[in-house]
Amino acid sequence: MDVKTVCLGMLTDGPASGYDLKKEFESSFAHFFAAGYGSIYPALSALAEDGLVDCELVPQEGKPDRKVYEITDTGHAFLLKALENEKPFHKVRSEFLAQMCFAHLMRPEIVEAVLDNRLSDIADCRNVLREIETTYAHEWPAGAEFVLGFGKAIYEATETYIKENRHKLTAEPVAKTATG
Amino acid sequence: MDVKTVCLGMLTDGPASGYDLKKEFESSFAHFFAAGYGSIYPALSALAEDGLVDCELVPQEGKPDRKVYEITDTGHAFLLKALENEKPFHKVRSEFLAQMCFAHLMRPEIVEAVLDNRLSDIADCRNVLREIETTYAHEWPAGAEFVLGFGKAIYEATETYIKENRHKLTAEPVAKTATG
DNA sequence: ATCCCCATGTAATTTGTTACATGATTGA
DNA sequence: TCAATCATGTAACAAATTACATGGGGAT
Repeated sequence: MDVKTVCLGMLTDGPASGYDLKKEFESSFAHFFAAGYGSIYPALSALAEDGLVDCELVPQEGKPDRKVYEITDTGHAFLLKALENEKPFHKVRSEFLAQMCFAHLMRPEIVEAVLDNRLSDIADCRNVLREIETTYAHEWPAGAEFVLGFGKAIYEATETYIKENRHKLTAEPVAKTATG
Repeated sequence: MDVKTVCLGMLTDGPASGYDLKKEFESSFAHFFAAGYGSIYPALSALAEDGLVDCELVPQEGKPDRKVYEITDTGHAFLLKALENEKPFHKVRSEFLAQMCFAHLMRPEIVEAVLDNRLSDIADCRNVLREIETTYAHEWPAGAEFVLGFGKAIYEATETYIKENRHKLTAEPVAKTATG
């Protein structure tokens, strides 16, 4: 499921512009699927070319024109087919964990800084989720709620793990004088 | 921190071939940094060209020659500099979660299948981590242990979350006939 | 004045994945 | 006999990120 398919899925909720979709990528999808304008706009163009969405140009006063996209029947059928994949992936790519593997080569204050930055990132992400929760909350399909809860659970587990285990990374590797 | 830098870091543990490194990517790094031969071999070639590693050709009987790479002083210095980055990223890209957002458009049996597959994937990953733990365990630097524990914690939290919340995704949205 | 929001898009670059290509040894 | 392990690599392809390019309106 690439950006194109996710955009198509988002459009099942109603017509929207690329700009609108970007905001969704930044809020409810932020914790598991990043996409910038550089991916979204070409994706929508491609969907329109394939007849999976219709595009309506909406002029606005004092603002740039909007291109509002709406999913077509063909698009809907295409989406349902894509959703039949029983083995969707879930990938993590973490420079953070890679770097922590080599913590013993780093100055302790840098290790601390990295951990602090990670925790503050997580705090930010949790705030985003909380905001979403209070704003939209109950008008959502079950899936959206499941995914939001997933994010919350993982962020919390991550935060807890880092706080409880960070001391292991900065404790002196081996004491020079036997203390134990 | 790209594949090149991770390879360089792995080589601080001692000389190794691309084939050796691949095994490390498949075991201890599997849960947060994927890399195939198509990334590893070119990465090692590039590192050698930049003088960050030395390469020694080791002929073997009955087996293909090995190219054993060893980190140089320049490489070590380069690595230390790379490790000074205080904001390493941690990205998740999940087709799984994206798909679950649209669970209400899917047939319930497909949703179940997707969830079962995810759980079985997680079980596999946890087994990999357990195996690593029993094999290498205590000869590791603190960072490796931290990262292993991180993986265990997240997998467990994920498994728990899915098991406790999957029912929300398959409960009939609205019952046609009340069946109790 | 200055910055952020609205709103769209392209082009270059970077990165990684997949498939292809080869080939001997060992264990089931 | 068949599959797996050992061992290396390239080429084509797919995909996303980044930087560039434009421009008015509203708030501080």
